[in-house]
Amino acid sequence: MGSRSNVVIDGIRQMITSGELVAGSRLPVERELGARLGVSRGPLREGVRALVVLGVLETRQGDGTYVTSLEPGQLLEPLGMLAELQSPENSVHLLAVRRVLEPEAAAHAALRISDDELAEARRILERGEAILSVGDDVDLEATIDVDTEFHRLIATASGNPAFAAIIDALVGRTARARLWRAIHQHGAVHDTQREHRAILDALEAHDPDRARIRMSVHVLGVEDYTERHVDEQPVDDVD
Amino acid sequence: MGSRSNVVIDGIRQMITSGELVAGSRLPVERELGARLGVSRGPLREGVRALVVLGVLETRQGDGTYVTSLEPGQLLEPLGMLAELQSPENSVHLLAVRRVLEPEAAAHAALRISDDELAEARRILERGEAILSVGDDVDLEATIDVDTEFHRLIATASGNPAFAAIIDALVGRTARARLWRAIHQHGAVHDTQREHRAILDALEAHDPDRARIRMSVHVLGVEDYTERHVDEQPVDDVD
DNA sequence: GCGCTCGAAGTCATCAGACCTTTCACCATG
DNA sequence: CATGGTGAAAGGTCTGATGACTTCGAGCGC
Repeated sequence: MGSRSNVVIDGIRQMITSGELVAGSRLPVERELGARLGVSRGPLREGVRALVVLGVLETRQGDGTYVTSLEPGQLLEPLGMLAELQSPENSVHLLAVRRVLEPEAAAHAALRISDDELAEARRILERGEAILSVGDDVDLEATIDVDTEFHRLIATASGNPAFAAIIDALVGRTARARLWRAIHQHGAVHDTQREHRAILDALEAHDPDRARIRMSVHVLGVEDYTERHVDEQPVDDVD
Repeated sequence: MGSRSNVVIDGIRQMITSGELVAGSRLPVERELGARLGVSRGPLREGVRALVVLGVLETRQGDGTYVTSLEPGQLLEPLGMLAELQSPENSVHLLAVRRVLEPEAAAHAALRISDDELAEARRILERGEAILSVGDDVDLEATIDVDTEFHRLIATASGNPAFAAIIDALVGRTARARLWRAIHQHGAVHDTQREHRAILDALEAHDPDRARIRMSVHVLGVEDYTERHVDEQPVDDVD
């Protein structure tokens, strides 16, 4: 048992679930909170830091410690780092989740996407076409950005923050970079762009069935690429 | 920003992604690791503790600190606590995710569930029937356990650990208790049991389509209950 | 009166040192 | 060969002091 600092985590968690602390609340000072939970500042800070990483708390030096909004997007953020740590074999499992979630998100998005969001989606795809039009020397980083933003926009437009957060986190940068390199090597970047365009058409028509099906096909293709090229590339850390 | 302890987290994360540390590796001792990352023991322990909570590291007093298996089930575990902190309004969003994932998991499970797992599923549902047969005074806690175990078994049998972990975590105990109270108040416990039985039949027949459809109906019903009774019950903390 | 500057108090962040608890391996003993 | 003890090593905890940052208000100049 990592006893003392777990006491801190459980204690703060219960203070939240009991309603003593709500979103935006300020926590007692370190000394006081430590005394109340029966731990010294060391373990107390460990527990608080863990909750900060989980997106539950937020510390501001010189000011105090506060409870975050506790919204799904906030709390699911650390998922991103975890996806990053997955070995390539497990990427297949994560992609399977994406394959299920994204078509549903697209269908929802088709029903409720706003004109502003549609315009934004069009802008993103136009950037993608501009990148591809330069010829064979495609800017891979920029292509990945386009892909990421397009999928993120749809996930957000679904209106379900949990969808958005999970989808956003599920495929980390490393896996995504590896994937796109494979796609590029096989000259499939134009296929991807065309699939994106087809999805956008369905969104513009507010047609959930077409949006769902086209997103399914799209992600399925991504999944195939991953399965086939899972062991091709070494990992190169970016950040 | 969150300077020193974030340095620790990023540092360890990069040691893992770079391959210097792999699953099961032992980390350098605290003093040495701290010296290497340029931090003292305090912040170092904060960062390590955060990664322990995220399921990335594991500390054993008197022995050392080790990298965990890094499997999806391990890393997605903290999701459970986060679901617990969600306000009832957001439970709807989490259930929407469940509604998409669980039918797919059931379909996969139908194709690959083992005889042992089928036997286990039967035992679980028999327990559920035993609970219901006693009359009107139903043991709500035991019913919740049966429901949890049944869904968890199917998620595991899907063969995708990411499915299992997300489904398992998505509806926390508090939300689940609230939900079941509503179901019970409306005398719908028998309906639930019958739906479970129908799903099991599909699994025994290894029929993915029927499994998917029946799980869809089942979770959809759960979702309806949640939407209708989201604001009925106060939160009562259990643990 | 108004605005600006500066300082004091409060708070989190970090460092340093000491001591406790647990684990494991080695070794002596039977 | 088995067994138990002993000690080194590692993480866990506590304490005190110092630094960094934010906030707020008093004082000052205009």
